[in-house]
Formats: sequence, C-alpha cells, structure tokens
Amino acid sequence: MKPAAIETFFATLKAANPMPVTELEYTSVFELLAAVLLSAQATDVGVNKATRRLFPVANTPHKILALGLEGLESHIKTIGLFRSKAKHLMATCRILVEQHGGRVPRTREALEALPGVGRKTANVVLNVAFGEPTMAVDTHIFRVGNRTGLAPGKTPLAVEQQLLKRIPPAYLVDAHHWLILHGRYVCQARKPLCHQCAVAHTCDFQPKTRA
DNA sequence: ATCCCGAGGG
DNA sequence: CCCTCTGGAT
Repeated sequence: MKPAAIETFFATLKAANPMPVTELEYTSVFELLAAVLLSAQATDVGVNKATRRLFPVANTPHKILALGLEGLESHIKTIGLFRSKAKHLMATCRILVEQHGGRVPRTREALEALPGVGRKTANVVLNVAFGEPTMAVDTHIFRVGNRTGLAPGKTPLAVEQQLLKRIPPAYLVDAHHWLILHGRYVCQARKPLCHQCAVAHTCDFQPKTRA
C-alpha cells in the first residue's frame, strides 16, 4: 500500500465504525498492565469477565500478593493459560513492590523484565499509559497489516516497524484501536467479511471465494 | 519449536 | 469436532 493511501485507510475505517466496541476495562496503570498480561491468547470479553471478579478484591500489587497464588488462580480460572498467567502476575507484583515502589515502571527495559510481559504488552502500557510512540502488534494487527499490505512483515517486530514508519506518532493510539476493531469484526482470521469491508478497495488480499 | 489452556464460534 | 482469541517463556 502506498503512503498516500494510509490516511484514506484510517479515515475510511473510522467512518465505517464497526460494531460493538469492547475494550479491556481498567481504572489505573496497574490494572491496565494486569489486564494486558491476562489478555494473551484470550478475548477482551473473557479478560473483562475475570478482572471484574479480581479487581474489586485486589487491584494493587500488594493486594494480589496477599491473595496468594491459589487465591489469584481462583479469580482468573475462566481465562485460558490461567496457571502460567497467575504465576507470572504474582511474580510481577513481587518485583513491582520490591524494585519499583509498588508502581508500574515507565521504561521498556523495566517493563519487559517483568514475568509475563513481552514486547507487545510493554508497547501497550508505554503507549496507552505513558504516551510513548509505540505500536503493539497483536495477532489482529499482524494479520491485518499483512493481508492489506498496510504493513507487511514476517514477524510482529517487522510489522511494528512498518506501522511506526507510516503512522504519525500522535495518531498511534487511535490507529491501534481501529486496527484491532477492524481485525476483530471485519478482517477476521477465519472468515474475513471482505464483502462488507470499507477498505477492500485498497487491500491486497483476495478471498478465495470471490467471484 | 513447543507448551500453556478456558471460552466461544462455526 | 475444529479453530481462534489484543503472547510469553522455555
């Protein structure tokens, strides 16, 4: 996709306004970090269901440490990969308390040093909470970037770098939001709804079922 | 490359 | 039954 098409691409996505908007629910930077950590290979709806149980009981590192591992697991059992996520979140809380004064660190290095926090999770926290110009490439954005030709790349990092090159820094949060929604509701992994896609005319992808 | 691992949709 | 979901650690 040519640079000139980028603005048209996002303007068109915005105007199309796809479907019910569900997002991760949080009321603090720590809740954001915890929710994103839990969201690996899980739906936003599923994560919210768990955090609605967990956060009223424990929404700080100290409170989660006080729950104990089994207590934490009991609150998030409905999410896939819950055992490893509970273990990681618990270990992360311990580090936040012992090394960061109970607060979420602001640097990529410190964030990625937390158990269960990789590049994607760090990018979300850096951008959404701290306003840094990062682009978190999740499964949706990786797929949409490659299918459309907006940001082709063999790895999430390559797609991330393409997007950072093409999207103005101030627009990154917005662009991330719209790429996610587009991937979730229109450019679906399994069965993309190309016939009702607002940006089909600027897309490289040709569905097998097309006429 | 493989494992983790529940819920929801097809 | 199958696949996918805002990945990360080993």
